[in-house]
Amino acid sequence: MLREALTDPSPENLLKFLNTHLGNRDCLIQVLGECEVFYQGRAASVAEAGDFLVLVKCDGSLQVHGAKGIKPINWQPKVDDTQVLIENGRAVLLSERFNPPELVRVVFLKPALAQALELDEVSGFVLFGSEAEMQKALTRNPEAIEAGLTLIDAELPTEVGDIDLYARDSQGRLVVIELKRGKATQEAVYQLMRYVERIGEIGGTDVRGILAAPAITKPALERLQALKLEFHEVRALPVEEKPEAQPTLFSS
Amino acid sequence: MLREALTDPSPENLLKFLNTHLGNRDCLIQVLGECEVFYQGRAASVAEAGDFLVLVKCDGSLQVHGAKGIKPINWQPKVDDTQVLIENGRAVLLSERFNPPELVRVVFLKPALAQALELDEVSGFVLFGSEAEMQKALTRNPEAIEAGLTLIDAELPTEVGDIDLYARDSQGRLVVIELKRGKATQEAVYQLMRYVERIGEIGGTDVRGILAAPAITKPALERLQALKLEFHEVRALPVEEKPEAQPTLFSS
DNA sequence: GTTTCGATATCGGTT
DNA sequence: AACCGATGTCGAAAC
Repeated sequence: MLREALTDPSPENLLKFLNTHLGNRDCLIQVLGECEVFYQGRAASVAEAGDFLVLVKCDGSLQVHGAKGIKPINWQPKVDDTQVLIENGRAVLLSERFNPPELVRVVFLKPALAQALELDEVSGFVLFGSEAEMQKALTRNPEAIEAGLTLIDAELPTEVGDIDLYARDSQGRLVVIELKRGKATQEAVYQLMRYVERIGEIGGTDVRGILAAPAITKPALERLQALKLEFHEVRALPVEEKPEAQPTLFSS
Repeated sequence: MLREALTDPSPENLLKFLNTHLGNRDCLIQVLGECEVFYQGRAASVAEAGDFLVLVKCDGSLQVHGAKGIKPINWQPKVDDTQVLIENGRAVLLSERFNPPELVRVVFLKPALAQALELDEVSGFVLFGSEAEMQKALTRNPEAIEAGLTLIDAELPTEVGDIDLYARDSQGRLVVIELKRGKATQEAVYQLMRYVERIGEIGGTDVRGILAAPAITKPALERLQALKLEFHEVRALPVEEKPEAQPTLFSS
């Protein structure tokens, strides 16, 4: 798993190391040590000399991590060109993207550790509880939103955006449904409002709007009600079971 | 910088290693090797056995990286409790957050390398070109949006959200300005529309709305114009100089 | 603690 | 390539 490691490499050795493994494109490269980091692109930033962990993955993506926080202080998700050179006796990493033009420049002042790590690509990853999954489940079973609902369409395109679910209720009224996997906000209410208005314009009379989500913020609920729209609770995931609270043969 | 490293640690040694450095809270901890990762919280996920790089920073934040991509496959940004234990002869890392309840569980199947890295906290980081910076610059110099503009307020709260900039034009009309640091989308147009409608309701007549951004998407511009709103170009950063295109004393 | 909004958001899908 | 919407978004500020 550890292909190669250098401690306290000279700029020349670090250059050679980085060029070798960047060229192979089969290792995760990391350099730990004191660096300066510069970024210019959609925004711009400067990080004064400090300790950072620099990661370059097989796909060329770059992230520069500080001591804290989940997010890197600088990064480059899609890289068109990576170069290493020596400037003023220091190894410098340039990570560039062409469109939009973005450049991250890492100057290695005191590299302490450089490693090339083998990481086979991962295949089996599954996520549950996404909005897409909710939509599929509710398409199969619209009754989970309201009894008597008949689905007409999903992802219905309109002038003002795509309607998540489009249905008719038990009384034959058109129903526009906006889905959220998390707590619904005012933004979702306005989204729903636009769809309901649009459906009203192009044909429907007495169009209902339902915001379907596991929860809703207080201000969003107030606005929703003021607009004569509705909230229905639906869950992205089955409610978590709490084994310690379950009655058993022995406790009952 | 490299405080401690173990290669191919036994479950017991890995447990001891993790407990020691998690307790000290002064190192970035890395474990490289074959793992399974489970997550349950707002959503849920399963990653089958595969090669991962697990990072735990001093603040307890956890990220599990695969071979590709800027984003970890699983993560925990705010951690309330981290535990290590041995289950079925394997070291297991539990990273838990209480509110909302979220749990990441990493099972180390074949840990190849465990390292504790010293990273002093970084201080000097500056970002340029944020929307906040744009807003400050335009507050000092509203003429950059339009000649004769007089600022009334910034971040003005309304029923439908906060207005970035609120002004009066040379003819005394009220102007609502929505600021975007990047290309403006339809969403920004609707935001602006809501603000203009709201200001119209509570007092103004003939209220103007300006979307100020470095660029706007084509559909957003069409919708904006249909709504009788305006687009004005403003930049988050000074236009990049291209030295090779600059006329010089010699080329001219 | 809740809500809102910006972000170098990133990412994936669709046109 | 441009555009749009979801994200376990994260993160900070305002309330």
